[in-house]
Amino acid sequence: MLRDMPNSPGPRARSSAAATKQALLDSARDEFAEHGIAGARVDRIAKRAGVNKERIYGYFGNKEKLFDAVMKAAMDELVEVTAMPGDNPVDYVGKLFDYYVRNPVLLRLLLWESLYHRTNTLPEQQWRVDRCRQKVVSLADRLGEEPSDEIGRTVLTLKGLALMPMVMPQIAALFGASMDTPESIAQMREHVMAFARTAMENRTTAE
Amino acid sequence: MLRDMPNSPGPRARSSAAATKQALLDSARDEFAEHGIAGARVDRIAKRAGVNKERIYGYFGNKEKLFDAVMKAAMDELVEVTAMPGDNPVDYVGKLFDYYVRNPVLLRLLLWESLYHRTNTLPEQQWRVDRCRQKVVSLADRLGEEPSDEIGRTVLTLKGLALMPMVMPQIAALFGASMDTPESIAQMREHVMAFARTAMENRTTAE
DNA sequence: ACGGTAGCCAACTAAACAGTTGGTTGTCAA
DNA sequence: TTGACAACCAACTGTTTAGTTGGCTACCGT
Repeated sequence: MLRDMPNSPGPRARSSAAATKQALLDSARDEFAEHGIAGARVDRIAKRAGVNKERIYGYFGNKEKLFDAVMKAAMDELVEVTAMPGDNPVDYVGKLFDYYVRNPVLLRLLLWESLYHRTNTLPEQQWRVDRCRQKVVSLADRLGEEPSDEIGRTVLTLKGLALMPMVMPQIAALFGASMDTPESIAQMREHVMAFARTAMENRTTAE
Repeated sequence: MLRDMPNSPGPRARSSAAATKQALLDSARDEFAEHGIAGARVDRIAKRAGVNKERIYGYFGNKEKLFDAVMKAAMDELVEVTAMPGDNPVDYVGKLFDYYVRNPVLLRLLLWESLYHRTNTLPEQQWRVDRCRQKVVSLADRLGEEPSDEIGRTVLTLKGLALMPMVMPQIAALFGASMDTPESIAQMREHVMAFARTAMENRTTAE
């Protein structure tokens, strides 16, 4: 008794299901970014989405799985914007910086996630591993080296360079490096790119 | 009808009160570092301390105030082992790195705190401002420049360089930059120091 | 035109939670 | 010796929470 198409339309209205799901994802993204996993409230998410909270369980299973879905969606969105580090490592830093300035929500999600250490490493996260490896290969190509842990560390550091000013904005402010005006943001952007540039151009091909 | 000394001993045993308070602080520090403010459980804190949870309210008021007390204690304890960045910027990165490798708890507390934005601005943290300015002056001296926002950004970036691998360890792991063995930690340490070295040695004295 | 079912919801449940209460004990000042 | 009071605890309370249930509705294939 198999049904029609796999991506079958749905009952009430042809796109109602997908729209509801999306509304929940959007709402959950804000809620999780603001309060974290432990602090997020399922009722608030449902209410903000204008949907009954039972739908969360129907569509996503539970709060934690909803968070995973939010992360997946956010990362998919991010990958559309950013190039590979191998194209131009310095531009990569700049683009990442821009993205996180415009989209602080994603950074907060990443931080909450990294603080929330769950026991079992989730199995359905292979896409993440692949994506990181891709970046390592990309940068290795550019540098004319073989992919290695050292290249991996370099990609990580480039990423860190771009988002560090946003991780603890109040500490940045203490250093006169606040990012509250377009000018100060531009200066910070230039700074991290210059830092990346000098470091990359004079890179020793590691022991 | 005023009592004896301001820091009066207490009833049951002469130091029981202080000891209980300290046990709660220690227990709470671990709990908050692990789960954050929202995720921390008052019952767990009390149980770990081997004390009735009512004492938390008696001594600290509520969960949030307990967190503040934990932060205060942690910062007091941090007698600033780290040198000034001006002495040697690269060593500074190394020392900072070492400190946070050894004290991941403090880093986690700082991150939880920075994500948990409360309404009221933290009271009297002037020492923090002073200490940051001191670092900027220190590095400016070293570089033969006047203290400036650009120097401030550089100090911030150096700090970020040292911190980043610990901020998102699981992401680091995805890049083959995990820090689960003494060797991999040493490699990471060398990496960030090398990165800082090349960037600082080839530093352009900014526009 | 009608039965099956996806999508949805109001109302419910059991557990977990922060915070409280009332009372007991041991110490110390008088 | 005693009585006042700090320190402490077991047990309780009211609320909030993630997660569930049973049923209603509108669409869709037949």
